[in-house]
Amino acid sequence: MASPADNAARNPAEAARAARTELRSRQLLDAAARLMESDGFHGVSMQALAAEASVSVGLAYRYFGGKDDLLLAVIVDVLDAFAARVPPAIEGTDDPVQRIAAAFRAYCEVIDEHRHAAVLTYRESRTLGPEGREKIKKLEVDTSEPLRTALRAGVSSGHLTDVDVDLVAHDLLLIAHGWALKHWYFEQHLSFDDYVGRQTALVLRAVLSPEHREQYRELTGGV
Amino acid sequence: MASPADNAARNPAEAARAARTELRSRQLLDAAARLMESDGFHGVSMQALAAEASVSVGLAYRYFGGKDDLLLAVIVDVLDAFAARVPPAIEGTDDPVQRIAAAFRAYCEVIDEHRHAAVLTYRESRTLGPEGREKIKKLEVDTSEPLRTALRAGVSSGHLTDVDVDLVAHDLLLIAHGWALKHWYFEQHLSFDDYVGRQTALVLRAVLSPEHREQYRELTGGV
Amino acid sequence: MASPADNAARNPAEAARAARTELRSRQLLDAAARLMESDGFHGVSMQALAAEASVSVGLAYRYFGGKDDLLLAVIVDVLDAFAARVPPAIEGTDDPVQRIAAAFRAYCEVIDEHRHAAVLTYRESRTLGPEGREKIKKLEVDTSEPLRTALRAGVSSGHLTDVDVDLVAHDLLLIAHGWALKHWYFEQHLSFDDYVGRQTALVLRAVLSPEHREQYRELTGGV
Amino acid sequence: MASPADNAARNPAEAARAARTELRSRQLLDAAARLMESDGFHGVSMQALAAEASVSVGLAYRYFGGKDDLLLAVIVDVLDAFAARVPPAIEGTDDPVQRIAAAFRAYCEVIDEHRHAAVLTYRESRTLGPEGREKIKKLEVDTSEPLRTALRAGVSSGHLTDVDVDLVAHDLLLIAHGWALKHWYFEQHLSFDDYVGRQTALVLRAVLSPEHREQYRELTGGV
DNA sequence: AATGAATGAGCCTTCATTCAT
DNA sequence: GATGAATGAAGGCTCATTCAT
Repeated sequence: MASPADNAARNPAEAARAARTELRSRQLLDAAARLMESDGFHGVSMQALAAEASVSVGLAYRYFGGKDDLLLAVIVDVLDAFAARVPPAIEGTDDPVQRIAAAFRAYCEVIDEHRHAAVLTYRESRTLGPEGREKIKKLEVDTSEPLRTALRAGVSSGHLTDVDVDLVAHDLLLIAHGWALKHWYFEQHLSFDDYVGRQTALVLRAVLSPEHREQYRELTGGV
Repeated sequence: MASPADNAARNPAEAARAARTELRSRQLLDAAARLMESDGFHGVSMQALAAEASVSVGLAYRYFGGKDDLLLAVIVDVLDAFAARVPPAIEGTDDPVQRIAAAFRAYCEVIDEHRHAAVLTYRESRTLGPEGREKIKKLEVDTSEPLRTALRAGVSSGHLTDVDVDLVAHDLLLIAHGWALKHWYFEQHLSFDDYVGRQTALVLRAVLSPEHREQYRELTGGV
Repeated sequence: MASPADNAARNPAEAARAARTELRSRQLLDAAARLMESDGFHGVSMQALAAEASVSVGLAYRYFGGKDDLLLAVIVDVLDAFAARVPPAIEGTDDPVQRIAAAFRAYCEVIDEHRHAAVLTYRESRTLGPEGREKIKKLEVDTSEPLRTALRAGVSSGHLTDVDVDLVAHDLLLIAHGWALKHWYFEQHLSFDDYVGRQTALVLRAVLSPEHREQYRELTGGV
Repeated sequence: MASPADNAARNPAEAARAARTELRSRQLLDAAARLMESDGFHGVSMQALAAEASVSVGLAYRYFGGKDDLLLAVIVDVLDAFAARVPPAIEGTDDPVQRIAAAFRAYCEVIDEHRHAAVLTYRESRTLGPEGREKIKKLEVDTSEPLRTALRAGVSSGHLTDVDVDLVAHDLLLIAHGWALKHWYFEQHLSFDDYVGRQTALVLRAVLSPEHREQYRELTGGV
């Protein structure tokens, strides 16, 4: 059976349609993230959302099935971005500590780019039904796996002290989301690079084993 | 003008009325926190809320003026608890590091006791109007002041390295809220005391200056 | 525990409230029957219905729970009228044939008085969910029981030939509803009394045993 | 102007097209009757209907102009079936009584074959606009004409007593529809032939003049 | 002070209908 | 002729808020 992409290659009409479909989805997803971030899930009506995305209400339903599903799609969109961006970011090196720092930076970058949507994970997850919540929990765990793997490697290699890997991973993710959650506060004091750099330094000082501290001076802020 | 308390002292009927008023406010506040935590602000109707609090709808309006105000009151109630509990908790010692640890523990305890309401700060703050949001921001800053003061003292005294006090304070508060935000995750792995202990250890290792590390072995987990 | 009626006897306020409640229900039921008869269940909006009944939409929901339930209530209201009116109507005599005629007339009278609602049983029963449909089926069977009992008595006593009681009962009820279903047609040709009289005559001629025909000349139209 | 049939005779392509057109109309009509019978006119969407008929939505509009028109077409389809089937059925005999019985049986057969659509006349006629309703009323009258003619002949010839022909015709039609309206009830007790036979017997006993009763023993159930 | 019946604006969703391809 | 993506008006229902008692 021919895939849509195959058809597209041969059939310009198919390609145009697929492109329009993709465009619409993106419009809707972005509009939803933007509006829900500022007014909350319940503060946004589907009509407002459709208007913001420049499509009709009916089409929003055709594409996403319902308001809940749209929220879920927005959240999954961010989690997918994590899955797409974090692994490549840590491939440049084998050094576990560099990997941790790179992963954390990648998480922060994705959050910065999806700042509107990122907060929804924390704010609106209760809005979803149990199945939606389960799906997200699972994706969150999957998503944080690269970080946990790097942390475990660091502990094994002796670069890190014997920390609670799950707890540290959770803290790193929480701190990464902190950039979006308290963005109204930080944007007046700190650039994105400062935020990432200082948080990286703090965390590494907390977990690096004494004998490796010197080695990562530039990451721990020269202390 | 005589305060209610003054009247109460002289008039038993006044005292009884004041007590009933207090009781009803508390019922409403607790019911609101309980219901809103599990169903979200928008998932709870005023009629459900009044029923949960065993009060009539009309009375809820008389006491709190409206649904938004009730949400605000619930959130302020937690922030008040911080203001009431944290300062006493750090008075027992002059050691800046002990003070930091004590303050963090106190924050965590308040959050644990108000777990339902604590998450509302993160989840529903967008629901409030701008004035409500401003009020909360201000209270949050006030509330974290003891922690910042202790951190500044620690930096001055040389116990801590020259960290970004605001950032560390923010991280500590975020981590304290993490207990409520991800409670569904932690409750299967970690006791409250473990959570507080391990997080304290991590943070202190990040900020203690090298020459004081030995001194706080029992707080940093013996590393 | 005091029943509402008991309270009403002692408490004028209770009585007034109960009366108003009853009035509202009646307004809603009548408005629903009237509107649904002319435009069909789906042709009437709850807002139109509430307006017709001079109450707010919200109140219609408080009283009946939903549009379906309101339809069900309208239908049950007619069936209740059958149950209330038919048994007394046949008590005046022990003659099975007179009882049948009296029962049929009573059915027709109730249908004439609830002409709007009576057609809904036939028209909108598919609209109801399975439970609603079951409930109605049961009530319909209960409702036609007096007629079937009289028919069985007639067969036993030899007044009637050995007819299929269920089928004749069904026909009588169908014909009674016919007055409402085709009212637009009959009202130009036939008075209500003519309709009832002629249909009674037809049916009795069909079921009376030969030896009793003479006896009921005035019912069978003197043939 | 050449009729489609004429074209078809000369042009195979035309013939094929006409056949396909006919097939599609039939698919749509049947799908509509099937779906509307179980879910009601308003319970079926045009998209569901098109899907059931394996046709695109747009095509359904091209063929029938709109949802109301489709309903009208379904109903007219049944009424056409009456017009097509009843006259031939009564041609076999000149006996007015046999003709009445044959006509009634033919009505019942058509209803049995179009059970889905037959109920729509009763259930959804209010859905149609006034013009649609008028058209149907007229067709109904036309449709019952053979029956009325036979009844009049029976009265004239003395086979029947001097009954109200319109009323008896109405009753017969109502009873014929009863097979579809209460099919859920009868199908458990009675076969189609039993239904027709017993109803015929009942009606004939009601209208046959005394001196002809013996003659139609086999139709009146041997009484 | 306390109640809860009553209101009605607003929201999610469906679906008849159109029209570009 | 044929398709199905797109539209948007309309409807069922909820719930914050009010007010007569």
